[in-house]
Amino acid sequence: MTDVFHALADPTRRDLLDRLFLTGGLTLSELAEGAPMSRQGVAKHIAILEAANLVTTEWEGRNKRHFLNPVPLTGIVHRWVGKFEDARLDALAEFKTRLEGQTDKKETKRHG
Amino acid sequence: MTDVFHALADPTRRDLLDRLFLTGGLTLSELAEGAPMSRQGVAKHIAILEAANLVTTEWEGRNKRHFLNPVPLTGIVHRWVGKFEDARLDALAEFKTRLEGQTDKKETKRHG
DNA sequence: TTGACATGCAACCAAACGGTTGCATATAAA
DNA sequence: TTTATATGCAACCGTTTGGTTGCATGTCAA
Repeated sequence: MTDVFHALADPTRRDLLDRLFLTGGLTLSELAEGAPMSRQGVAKHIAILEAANLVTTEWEGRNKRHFLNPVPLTGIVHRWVGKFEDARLDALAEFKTRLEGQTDKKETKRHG
Repeated sequence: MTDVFHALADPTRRDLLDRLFLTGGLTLSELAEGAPMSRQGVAKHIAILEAANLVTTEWEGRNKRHFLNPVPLTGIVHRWVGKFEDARLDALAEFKTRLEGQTDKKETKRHG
């Protein structure tokens, strides 16, 4: 769970996932060509995506082909988003109630 | 987007969201009581959650009340999970195909 | 066998993270 | 007004992150 969120928290890694979403089976070198960093830099990002199980690899001779694995994302939905989604409408209602009550509250100076 | 994922990538912050999910309106001090770190430590985490718009705050005198805001999570679903979810069945089919073809491929030693 | 290519591993570095402590300020209560 | 409470701000510190470079190893092609 932490691994998945952490993997997704970097725009470079999200770009890599996007590219693998469009074109499955790219090699490390191919991924490194389009990236604004060295091949080793890309390799580190790929390792993180692999650790989060967001990328699956397959060896083909000396080429390592990469594929997007969207399964961990569904885990996020069911464990996190769905849970809060249920509370979303309630939260909106509660939020609206708070906003409406705001005019009755005292307005005071704040720290900074 | 980066902010949301980064905010969710820390178990302490996910715990804080869980607590605010169960009990809305907790103050910083109340959140700090149940946490295994100093109040200032919690304050830093809260600041990150606020920056990601996952937590909304409301001043009430000297008390700062905190509320969960699940809206950014739905953004994740629609921009990320939903997009890949569409491809999930296709990906599974493709993955199965690759696995089936695997027996025909040569097995070679790897680097490390 | 030799050379080119794809990848892995390790060391190094600046910057960011996650936490602490100390102190300042705003509000509430006595 | 004085005192206690709730929060904010800033400096500091060890570890992790995100990137680099250099070199070693495995595989394909002449």
